[in-house]
Amino acid sequence: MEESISHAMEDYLRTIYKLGQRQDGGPVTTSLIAEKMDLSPASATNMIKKLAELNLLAHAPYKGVELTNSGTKIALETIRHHRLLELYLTQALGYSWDEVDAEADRLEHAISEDFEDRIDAALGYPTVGAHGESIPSKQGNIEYSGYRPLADLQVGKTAVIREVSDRNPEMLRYMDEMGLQLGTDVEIRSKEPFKGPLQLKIGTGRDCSLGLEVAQHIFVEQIA
Amino acid sequence: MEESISHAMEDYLRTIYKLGQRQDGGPVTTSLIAEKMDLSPASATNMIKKLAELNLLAHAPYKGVELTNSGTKIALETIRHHRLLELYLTQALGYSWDEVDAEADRLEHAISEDFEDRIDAALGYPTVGAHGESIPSKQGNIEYSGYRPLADLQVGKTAVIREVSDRNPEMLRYMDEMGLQLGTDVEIRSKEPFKGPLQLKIGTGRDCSLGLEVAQHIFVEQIA
DNA sequence: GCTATATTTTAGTCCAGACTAAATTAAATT
DNA sequence: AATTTAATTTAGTCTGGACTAAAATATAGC
Repeated sequence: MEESISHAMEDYLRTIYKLGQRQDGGPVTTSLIAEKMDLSPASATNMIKKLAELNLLAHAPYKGVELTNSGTKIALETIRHHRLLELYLTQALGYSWDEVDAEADRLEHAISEDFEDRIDAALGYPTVGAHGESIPSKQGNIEYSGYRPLADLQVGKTAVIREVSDRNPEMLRYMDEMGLQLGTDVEIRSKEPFKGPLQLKIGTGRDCSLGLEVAQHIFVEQIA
Repeated sequence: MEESISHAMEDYLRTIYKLGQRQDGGPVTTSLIAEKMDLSPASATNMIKKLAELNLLAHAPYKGVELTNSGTKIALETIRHHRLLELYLTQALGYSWDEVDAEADRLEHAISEDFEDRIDAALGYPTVGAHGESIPSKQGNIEYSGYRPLADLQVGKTAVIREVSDRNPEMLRYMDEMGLQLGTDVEIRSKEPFKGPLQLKIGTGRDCSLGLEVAQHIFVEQIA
């Protein structure tokens, strides 16, 4: 019985899961994984082979990888740890949303099941994380939010910010400065061509110009 | 500038520091370290050589080791992390005192300075840990409590429990069951010879018989 | 002072997980 | 179809930190 999943393996599985959830739905390739984790492609290949050996993913050489059910389960557990920690850091220790990802990365492999249960309880069994992402249940189920990137919203429409991507602290700080938070209303005034910026009205207040890159990392719910 | 101290090194330094603080004041030998950390003596020798190389300790081969100032500093930082974490786990997450050591062991290498500062503040800058031990300051100073082992208290004397050793969960649970907590008064009724048990009156209540082993892990302040 | 025993160190191995350089395969262009 | 380029895999290396077995040293008993 090979039950031993290392921390490095958990990290890979989590990354692969997230890459598999991308909008474009393309294959999860070695180089994508390596780039995301800031490793050499050779290292990624190496680990992929080990994970395939453990039946945590299927590897089509030169094509890409796909998590198996058990691989997905482990990925979701890891994501659950990560998001519970992020939320705990914001709620209980006053971290801002741009700081929690790095800290949670360090902590998530160090915590016990007991610790997870206790912060889960302390937070009141939350289902939504510090950046609006849904938190997988202890059983490994995750709800699909279905929010769309702000960048895809039509001109003239209004929406509420429901989720942001957690990986880029600078971008999160920039959003904060612009007044873009979870729950904030935004209206698309116009979109500039050639991947140009969006002109937005934020809340009931000011107008601003937002780069497409940022708008792709903000997920919204359209208001009827 | 060799600034890279690994987690394993921190663990060694912490263990060596604690062994250096023992009552008997004997030398800190390779085998002591190995036994305490549950490693082979050869592994300990190996690491000792690395630490000596980094000037974190002085090694007299076949004799023992002694921390240098910089080694002591790192040991105290590590102990500070550990004790702050233990206290935070008890205060904020409701852990009992027998559970915190293991959890803190896992977490202490994963936390950032920022995290340390935040729990320090959340706890109100405490100077005493979950088991009564004094917490080193951020600058690396530690106060000597001077509490004596309960086992050394004279027959007929009364004392207050001020500190217990944190490393043995079973023993801590046993103490709890017996009603032996921080702040509890105890009076030595008698001591049996040949390393026999102590007869105690606990608090204002019941009498009990306590093995010498346990009595050596409880530290008290005598009442005048 | 010699010998038995215990402790410590040395020497060499193993493993995980990173790396680089070289070889292979796939995709894109002509 | 042949060639160029990009992505991937293979092969082999390195590092940290553990291990065992063997050698060296220290201590105790006579």
